[in-house]
Amino acid sequence: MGSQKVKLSDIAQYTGVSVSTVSRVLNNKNRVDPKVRERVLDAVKTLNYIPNEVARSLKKRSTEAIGVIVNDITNSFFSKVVRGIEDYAYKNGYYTIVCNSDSLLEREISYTQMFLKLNVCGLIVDTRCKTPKMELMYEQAGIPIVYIDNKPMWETQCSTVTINNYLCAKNLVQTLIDHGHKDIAIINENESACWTATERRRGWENALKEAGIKVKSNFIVNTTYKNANIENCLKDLFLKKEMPTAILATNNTIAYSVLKFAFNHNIRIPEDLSIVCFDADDDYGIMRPRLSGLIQPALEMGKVAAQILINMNRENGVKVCEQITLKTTEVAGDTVRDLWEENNCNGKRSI
Amino acid sequence: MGSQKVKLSDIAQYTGVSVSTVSRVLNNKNRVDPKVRERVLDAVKTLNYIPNEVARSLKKRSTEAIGVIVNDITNSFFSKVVRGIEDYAYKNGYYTIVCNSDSLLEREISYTQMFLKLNVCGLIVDTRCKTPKMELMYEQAGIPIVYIDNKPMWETQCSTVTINNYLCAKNLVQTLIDHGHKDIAIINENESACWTATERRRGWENALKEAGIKVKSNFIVNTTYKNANIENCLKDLFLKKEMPTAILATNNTIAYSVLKFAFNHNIRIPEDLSIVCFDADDDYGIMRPRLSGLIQPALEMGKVAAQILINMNRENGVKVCEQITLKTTEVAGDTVRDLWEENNCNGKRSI
DNA sequence: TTGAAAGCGCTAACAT
DNA sequence: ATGTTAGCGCTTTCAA
Repeated sequence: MGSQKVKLSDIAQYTGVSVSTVSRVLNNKNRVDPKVRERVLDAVKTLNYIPNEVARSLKKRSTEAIGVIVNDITNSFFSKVVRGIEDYAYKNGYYTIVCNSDSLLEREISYTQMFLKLNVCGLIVDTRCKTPKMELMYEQAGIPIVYIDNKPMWETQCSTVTINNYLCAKNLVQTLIDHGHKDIAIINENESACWTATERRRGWENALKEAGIKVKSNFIVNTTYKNANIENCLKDLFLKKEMPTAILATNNTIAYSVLKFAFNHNIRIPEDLSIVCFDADDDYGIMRPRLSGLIQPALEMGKVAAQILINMNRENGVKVCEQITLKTTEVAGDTVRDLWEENNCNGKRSI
Repeated sequence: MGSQKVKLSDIAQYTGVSVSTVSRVLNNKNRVDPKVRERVLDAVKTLNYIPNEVARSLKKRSTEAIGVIVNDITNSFFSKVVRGIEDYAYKNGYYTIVCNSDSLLEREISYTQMFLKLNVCGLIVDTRCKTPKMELMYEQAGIPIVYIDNKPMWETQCSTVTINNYLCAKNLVQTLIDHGHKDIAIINENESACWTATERRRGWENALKEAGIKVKSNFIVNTTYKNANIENCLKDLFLKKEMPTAILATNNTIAYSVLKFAFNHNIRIPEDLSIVCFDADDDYGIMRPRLSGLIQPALEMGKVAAQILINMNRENGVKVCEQITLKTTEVAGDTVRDLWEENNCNGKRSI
């Protein structure tokens, strides 16, 4: 620790050349006499020179840092997204600064400001921004932005990587309808909070409408921050005499909460209650019952977002506005009861 | 985007003072005329000045970046560790750069070099370094290092935040012994890979020895990178005529793999096979069966590590060598069969 | 209390 | 092919 950090000028002096020559060797720019080159490289090794990226970034007026804002990295969906980003980024010479917004707008803003100070080369954000005015923060940032998972609810100039939340929700509900369900509740992230919540609600609603099923507002349950109130919501839902036979859970944590509630209250799944959900991942094949629903390509979502960002960066920040919609995977699972089958057995319905 | 980024000199010019005065205002150093101060602050707002941390870091020769290397953020244990770090770091003005080593030494080295270039203020690492020579990389880095989860197998000058892996493993095995098990296998991360694996193996071994149970080498199963070979290992283990009645799974992914194997091969848990494991977390209360074992305080591990690091940093890098051992939590779960009870029922054992 | 000026470590014109 | 030099945007002596 007594030894100061060695810098370009040190190895220049050691080698007997100028700093710019050393720089050229290190950056493989211009021609450099092979012999000089070798001597420099030797010096770099013997002196154990480590380039200072901070200085370099200052000079180049940009960094290779990607700022990432997700809800909560502790959620398996987001940890995969981040992993997807990090892998692709690192392979391409970029690195990843991660933040957790907990779905709180103020934290998103606060982190964005930090990232701007840090001169990150771009941002990948699961945004909760609600007004075009707020999006200005991103548009004026002067760096590429890629929205993942969520996006603003209006026409945006930024790139987005999402799934088709509307259609996915609709299809999930359709599955329930196909199995004879009519009383289908949706348990959703606070709807005013974000685009995905709105879209998923729309999908649920339209599936019902198209099937000629009445949309009951008491079958819409909105959870708050970190599902804090979900236990009570579920109690409300299941204490009413009009109980749903099936539930659309719009993310993994909600699905888990419903499962837990069911376990604790002796509600049998799927006999008493069917569940379909988003993020029905079960990487280790150990869920019992296995959740029925769909899986978002989280790793890929991260990868694609990083790809778009880095490409923009390489094109010197030329703004592209790609709107990527990723495909999801359906999983059958065990949590949907077929009411027809049962009715059939009861002689209430003929084939 | 047409507008260049505004810098200190811009607001100096705008306000009619010198850059150094502006800097002083922004850093709350020295006395500044309150009126000047206010004018500067106004200018900062109207011009929307964003400090450039890169320039600042270059000048100060240090950053507020914490480099974090974990195995795989996709694993719930590590995602919690990272979350613990990030939360504490951000609250204290630091930010977190995350990497996934996949438990590969070469990636650890590669990431460390990147971090050194980035001038991070410290490193939090789940290390796989195997030789004192390799640890030199960290010791010569000239920045605080905190090892989490794992640590080098020799006396180290760096701080560590771990659990008592030896004792934890021993206690888990003791639980099995207390329930009448004798044929207890250990399924472990590749033992030569890291300290935790060695310690956990030792704990398993000594629990058996102290109970007068013969230690059978065929009951030691080592998995490789990402449990790639675990399916075959388990087949080997269970095809032998000498089958274990119980298993110590030394981490969550291993426990899951065992569960999955059991599901797929109609091995009943715990009737046919008991399991105890590390990282038996079940945050949502939805595991069936619920794993028996212990829980590491992952969030706290991250927090404490960040705390130590940041403290060192604030003391101007004065090296402290704290060796923190965190407490774990036991969870009963459903995956341990009591052989006494059964034997008792069969009349083979009296109370 | 304020300003001028040096310099953090590097890159890239420009000059040779 | 190589060296000289001027910054990148900021902090911080030193002087006034």
